[in-house]
Amino acid sequence: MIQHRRRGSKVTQSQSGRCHVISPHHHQVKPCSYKYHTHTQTNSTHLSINTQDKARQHKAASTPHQRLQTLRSRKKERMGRAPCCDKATVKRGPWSPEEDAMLKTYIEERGTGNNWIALPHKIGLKRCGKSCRLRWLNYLRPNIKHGDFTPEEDSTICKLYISIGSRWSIIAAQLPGRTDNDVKNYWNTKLKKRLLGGRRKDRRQGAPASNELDSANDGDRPLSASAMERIQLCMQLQEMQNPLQLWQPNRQVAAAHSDNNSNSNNSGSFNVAVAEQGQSSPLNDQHLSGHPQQLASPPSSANVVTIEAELQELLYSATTTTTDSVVTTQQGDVDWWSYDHQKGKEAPENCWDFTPRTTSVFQDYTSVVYDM
DNA sequence: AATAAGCACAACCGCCAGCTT
DNA sequence: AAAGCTGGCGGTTGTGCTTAT
Repeated sequence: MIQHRRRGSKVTQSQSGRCHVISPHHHQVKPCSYKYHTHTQTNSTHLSINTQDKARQHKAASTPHQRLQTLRSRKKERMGRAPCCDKATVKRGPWSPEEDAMLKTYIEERGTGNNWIALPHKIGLKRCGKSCRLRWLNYLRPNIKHGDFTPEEDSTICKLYISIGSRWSIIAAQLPGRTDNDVKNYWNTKLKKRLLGGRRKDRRQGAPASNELDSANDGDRPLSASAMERIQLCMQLQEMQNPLQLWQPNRQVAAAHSDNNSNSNNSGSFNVAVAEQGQSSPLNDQHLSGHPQQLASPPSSANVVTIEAELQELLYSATTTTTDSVVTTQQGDVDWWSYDHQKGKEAPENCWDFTPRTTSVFQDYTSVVYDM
């Protein structure tokens, strides 16, 4: 079965049910993470999922929140979903300078009219409204910063990611001029590799490697890649604090959650709980209240200091304790990762020692609860 | 020099929440 | 209450460019 997907890509489904994308660029077949129905749905009509699967899906949704989401999902399937635009007539791909100028000029003169969908028609652009919005927000909007991230921005991104996860819009809101897309790309292409890759060598000495972590989690409750990354980061911090207690429960947090997690199963899986209750956080509480079932108690200030120090050590040691994975700065990057205490200097404002305005956010740090 | 592999980033996608009809 | 629409979000892909072999 072959269905055409965007920009000439072809999607196939193997006998195992796994999808593959035949890239027109690389001319390679590679595994595809798309859910199969997204490949085959046409005109917003989802492939029917059989009733037993739905019942299983609903039963598997253990929490009331998950069950609610399942029900909403099914409702959507019944309703269908109208496309936001006619994809046959809408132009896609990179924006031309002329299109940019048209969009920018119109919005600067008349605003968006609070209706992105109607905007391209008003302007005369053959673009999807969503595409116009994205182009404006990520590129054309005034005061957008492009190019290298400053060390302080790096610091803020890392801390917030460990604290609240992949909520890029919230993280970007703390970085004036940066867009969530920029921050997301920067994390995925640079920061993540620096943090997660910097200490990989240490794991060879008894600690589970990242792929072992993945395989150890092949149970019934898959974790998102984001959650896994955060677990890895926390594990690395734990490992540094006490290498012999790797994979041991965070007793303090686990105790705090013993009541809340009483309904969890004993199948060897573990839960990730995110503390998001900072009192003085500049973040919008509305944004942080999305997963009430995952809330955890805020850590003590002593723990915050410890974690922050360990994070700093993690980053610095990544450049000093490894030999074959030394972090090298690329052309145009600021060489702050290799800032060295041996130089006998105080940490600059843009270093981890510096406490930015997001300190209170960092207090909502991630805690990992192992329910094994 | 040719090719493969990796990187960076703009753009696209589906999902979801909130609002309106 | 149901149906439909829109904006916002995070995950993922496509593709040009660079680097490695």
